[in-house]
Amino acid sequence: MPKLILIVEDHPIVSESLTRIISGSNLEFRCLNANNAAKGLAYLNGNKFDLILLDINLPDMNGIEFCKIAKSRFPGIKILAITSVAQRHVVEKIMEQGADGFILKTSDVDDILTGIRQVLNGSLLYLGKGVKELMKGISPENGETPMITKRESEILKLIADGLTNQEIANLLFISTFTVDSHRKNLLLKFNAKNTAILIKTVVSKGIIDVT
Amino acid sequence: MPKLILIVEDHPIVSESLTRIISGSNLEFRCLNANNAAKGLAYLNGNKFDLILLDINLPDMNGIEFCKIAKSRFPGIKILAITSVAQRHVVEKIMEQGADGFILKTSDVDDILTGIRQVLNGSLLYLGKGVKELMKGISPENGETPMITKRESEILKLIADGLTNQEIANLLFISTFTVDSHRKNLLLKFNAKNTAILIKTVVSKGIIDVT
DNA sequence: AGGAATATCCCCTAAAAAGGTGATTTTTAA
DNA sequence: TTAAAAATCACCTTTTTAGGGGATATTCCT
Repeated sequence: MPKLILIVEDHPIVSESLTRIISGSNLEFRCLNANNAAKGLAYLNGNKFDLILLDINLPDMNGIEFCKIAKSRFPGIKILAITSVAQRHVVEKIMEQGADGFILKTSDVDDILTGIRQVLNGSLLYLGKGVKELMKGISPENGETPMITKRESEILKLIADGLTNQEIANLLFISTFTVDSHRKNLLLKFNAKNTAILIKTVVSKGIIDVT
Repeated sequence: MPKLILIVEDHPIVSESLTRIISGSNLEFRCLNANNAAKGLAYLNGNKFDLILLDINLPDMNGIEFCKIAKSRFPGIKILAITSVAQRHVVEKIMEQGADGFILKTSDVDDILTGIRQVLNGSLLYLGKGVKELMKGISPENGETPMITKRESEILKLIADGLTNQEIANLLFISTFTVDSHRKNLLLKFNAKNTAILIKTVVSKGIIDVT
């Protein structure tokens, strides 16, 4: 009996290719494609899948969110995340949400099939070529992300949007002193000496959305 | 006699898929793959290709550069650019370099084959689904990336690294006034009212590295 | 050779951010 | 129910950035 795989991927070329690679070789797997998160969730309710091949960059939802939802609704399902560029924090984030593996779109056919089989066989965590290297201790102090509070996060986003302390204060009905305090705390927590590098850091870590 | 197509694309999944789509259907086309620009140029010297399917994001060279070189060496060759995200300025740039068409990786199989045939048949300019809409003035201020000079780019990176005008001036042996001028031009070009949103913008557009 | 683009430099003012030091209230969680 | 964490507010100084106005070299391309 073939394993059922749901491919959640918005790029037809990629999903097309994955389907061929996976179901083309033999009768081991069968695929269904969803080109966005909404369809993906709908398909999950209708069929019993063994594994989800999940693209991180979806048009309507973050792949990390999708992973969280899928795992909560179907705890038994395996999720193999796939993305074009490997960023340490993305890998960490999706693993926190219970993904079982992570491979790159730059992976070759063997790596993909190996990944799928490993994950289905219960391998605790499969990291495709390139990902292992990424995760293997590249400057631990570099990758660490400080804890920031909800309010700090809120203000951080507004700073990144180009608002001044005064404008933020008006928007949130608080004093500029308060905004300034939060701003200073952010600089301190991220060890940033000014706004420029603070924003570069948080954008590159994916802490704020850049939509 | 089948038309010879060179696929210059670093992601195996994509090139693999394109090869299947193009050469799989019938004997109309034959494909060769190059996973970087250097190999691509080498292949061009060895064989007589009818068309290049060119990815914009290559590891060793900008697709726009590649297009320029290929067209100058082989004026008769057709070039169909392909990329995952459509950015207005990228489309404009590559068209300036003589590309014959532009499609998205999100295109479906039909769109890709149509594009290839149209371009080979001498269609002046083929724009795949999604690209037409993009070029048809949908939010021109949103997606467009301004032209910045080498010096501006250099200074932009230093700003993003947290250096002040004074520090940059010292580093580059120029006056702070000069740095300030460049900085102001950057703000102007990116339509950014301050450094925070400037950095967010350039990081999210991939204009500066976040390694 | 000559014009355009780029890079360079200068000055002024006002606004904003950064650095320091401290305090009080409110919320959260043990 | 309290102690800790978070959010709030306050003031002062200095540095940096932003906005406005220029000007002169230098490099690039035709």
